[in-house]
Amino acid sequence: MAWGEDHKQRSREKILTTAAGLFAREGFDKVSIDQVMQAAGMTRGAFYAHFSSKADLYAEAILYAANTAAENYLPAQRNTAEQREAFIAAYLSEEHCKGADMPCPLAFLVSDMANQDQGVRSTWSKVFEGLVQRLASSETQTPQEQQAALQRVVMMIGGVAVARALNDSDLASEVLQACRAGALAAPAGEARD
Amino acid sequence: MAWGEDHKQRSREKILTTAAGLFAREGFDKVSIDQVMQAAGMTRGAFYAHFSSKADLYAEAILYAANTAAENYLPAQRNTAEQREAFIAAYLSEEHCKGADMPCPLAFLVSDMANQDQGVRSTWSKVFEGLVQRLASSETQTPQEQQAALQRVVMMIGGVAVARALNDSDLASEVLQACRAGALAAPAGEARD
DNA sequence: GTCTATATAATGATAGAC
DNA sequence: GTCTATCATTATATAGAC
Repeated sequence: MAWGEDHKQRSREKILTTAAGLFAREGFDKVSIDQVMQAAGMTRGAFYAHFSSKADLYAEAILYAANTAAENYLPAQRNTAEQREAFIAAYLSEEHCKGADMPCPLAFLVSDMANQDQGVRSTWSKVFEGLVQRLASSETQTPQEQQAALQRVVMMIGGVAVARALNDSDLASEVLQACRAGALAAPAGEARD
Repeated sequence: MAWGEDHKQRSREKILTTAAGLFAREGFDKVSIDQVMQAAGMTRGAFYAHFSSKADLYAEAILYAANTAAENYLPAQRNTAEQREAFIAAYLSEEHCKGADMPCPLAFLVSDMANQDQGVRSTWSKVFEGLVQRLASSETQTPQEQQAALQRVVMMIGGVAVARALNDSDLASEVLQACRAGALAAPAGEARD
């Protein structure tokens, strides 16, 4: 069964990469199973040999995109400050916003999560926590460092999401630039709250 | 025709308030025209006497929500620093995230904009620019002030969007708290970029 | 202006041949 | 495991009575 298993695995990954890109760029509801399968070079009927439902595919695709993309761009542990800064700049770039390769589901799908089922949302949340951890400077952090990490990640996700939403591309560039500056700056000190 | 005109206007506003809430909370695709009209106390057939399409309603509802909500909470001009800070704290509150009243379409619908038609996107963009202007301290601003205003608004929109997406309510509260601190803090100085 | 009824099209999911 | 064919549901939008 070696060949058969390998074939199934290939099909599954083809579906996942295709779905990850389509969902991120167009959103969950705008993309049909038919559309995913055709883009993956198969027909609708083959879908349910790999996934139990569309929502199941959604969760798996988010995880797949996060794993492949993030692992490639930034080591999970012991990454350097330079690596983190390069990652932030790349994340808040116009290329990432265009979404050609495999966009980050955190930014591209934020406001699509609120009404998804628990499986999808918990996957998204796990990916979010992973990014916060990855961008934190050290393993053990102070509350201030944790707060600064959250602010940075929100500015990254929010910046890309807003830039994508805007109709005015000049303003979108300005937003990206401002967020790069904000996310790369030294964490804001004790703030009023 | 005074009574007739007034009646039509009432129906239109009832549809708009209902739609603004439903779209924000559940997203454009998840809400049907039938659902909006039933919640507004009418049937599907009456819809097209007021709006030309579902996308048309979407754009109008976003504008309506922004106008009514923002005008009530924060004066467009000559607002004080205290008013702005209260607005930011209310925006990044758990109550706003729950979305009971009339949630802000900027945060609740960010990543839903990218694939909408130009009318909807340009309405959203106008509302965004309005909020940036409103939160800017003065009429004439330096580039640094403009950058700080953009960072603040991104942190507000991103913070609410992320908090809503998260499955873990404790982490969501932590995100909101961090963003309140970040958005209320003095603008970060000249940052590397 | 609002109603009921309907045309038309798409979707998610299943059944059965190969 | 992938295909074609189909079911059941739901949606936008329109037509015509009142």
